[in-house]
Amino acid sequence: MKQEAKAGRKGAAGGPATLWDRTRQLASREILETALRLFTEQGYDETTIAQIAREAGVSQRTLFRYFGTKEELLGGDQDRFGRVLTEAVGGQPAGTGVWEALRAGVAAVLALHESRADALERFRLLHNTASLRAGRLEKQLRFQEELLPLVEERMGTARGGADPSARAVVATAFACLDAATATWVAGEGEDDLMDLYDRCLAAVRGGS
Amino acid sequence: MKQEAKAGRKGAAGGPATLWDRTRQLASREILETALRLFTEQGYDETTIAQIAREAGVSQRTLFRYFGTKEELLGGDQDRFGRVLTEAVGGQPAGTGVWEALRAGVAAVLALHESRADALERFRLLHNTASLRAGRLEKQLRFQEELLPLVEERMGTARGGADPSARAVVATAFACLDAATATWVAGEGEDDLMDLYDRCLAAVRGGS
DNA sequence: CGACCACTTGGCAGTGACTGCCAACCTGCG
DNA sequence: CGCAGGTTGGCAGTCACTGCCAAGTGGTCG
Repeated sequence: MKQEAKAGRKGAAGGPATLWDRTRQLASREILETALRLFTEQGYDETTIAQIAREAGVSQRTLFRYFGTKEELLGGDQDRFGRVLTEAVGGQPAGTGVWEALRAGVAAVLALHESRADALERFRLLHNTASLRAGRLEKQLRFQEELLPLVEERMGTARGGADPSARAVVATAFACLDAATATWVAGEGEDDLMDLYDRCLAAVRGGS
Repeated sequence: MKQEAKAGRKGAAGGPATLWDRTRQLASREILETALRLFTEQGYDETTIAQIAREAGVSQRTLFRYFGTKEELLGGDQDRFGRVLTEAVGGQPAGTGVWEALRAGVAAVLALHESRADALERFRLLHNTASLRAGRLEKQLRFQEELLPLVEERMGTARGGADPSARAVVATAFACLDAATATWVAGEGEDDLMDLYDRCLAAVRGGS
């Protein structure tokens, strides 16, 4: 394999060099859209990989080469989220407080969603399907792990020592994001997600 | 089925009435111990149900009748945790603040563990095995959902309306518990878990 | 242009968790 | 003893996922 990752998406910049890449991207998009359609139509658990592959016009084997797991068909590009998150948090000026920095990270990630409707669709699936919730939380844990050193540095605590402060702060940020999205989904996406996040943090850190 | 749950454990009170119940309990314990042993010996993912069943002297089919999933072999009695948690939180006097009430719940659950060594063993597995972390988090989510009405009542916020405060508070409590256990496991269980939990909360709600 | 190579694809068999079904079995009770 | 009612084990089947191997197809070099 010459190129690192197998299903390399080149980003928006420049034209895809080779025909292969273009074909790959096309197939990838086709699979992704088919999957999301079937998921919303009949539910995640009720949709089999075989069905997605059939309707997308590829073999199961190929589908698994593009997306390693069934979850990835919904999660989109989880690596990208992680990258954006850590970059946003790490990119805050040194004087910024931890909470502000984390807030910036949350905002950056939320800004990634294509449209409000699309995000609502995905979040609804994510929150209503038990098997998916677990996977999502696992990703969050990985993100927390990535963020931990950044936050520790910003807080001036020991580097992975016995001080749980940094970990607690990061985990709380994610917990609030979770609570916010849950409320957001329950309210059919009427409120502003960032607003809800702020209210969550206020409820935790502000009053009694 | 006469008795509600299939693998009913009668609690500590009274002698097991029938021979069947006694046999069931014995088999259950045997399976549980075999599983935990194999998990710690060779890892969770590397241990197959077939192996556990073989070494415990039951068929796979029977094993699945006692414990619906592989995870349940490690989680012990997750329903019990939930019950204890909600009871402890709900049982706090009316004047108690939310955070105190939640703290009491956490304390009650932590008190359930047989021994420090046993808990450390389980937590270590839980934290080091990706497939298990996800499942554990899912359980936490269920607990959060159970706790939510109690906390809403205590906070005097609307009952599942658009106010994310209660959700945020509950989620934060679990986030802190998570951070605390992570630190606890990393430190080989030297610190006191409840201490760590308090420090987590302090870090979140106290300083900047 | 044609051959060669890199890469991709599809099918097939296999693993591992988990479920439904059915026949054999055992316990508790009359 | 004999009859339920509950239990067990085996078997086949589903579903996500993986390795392996035989094609096919695009890109490139002589």
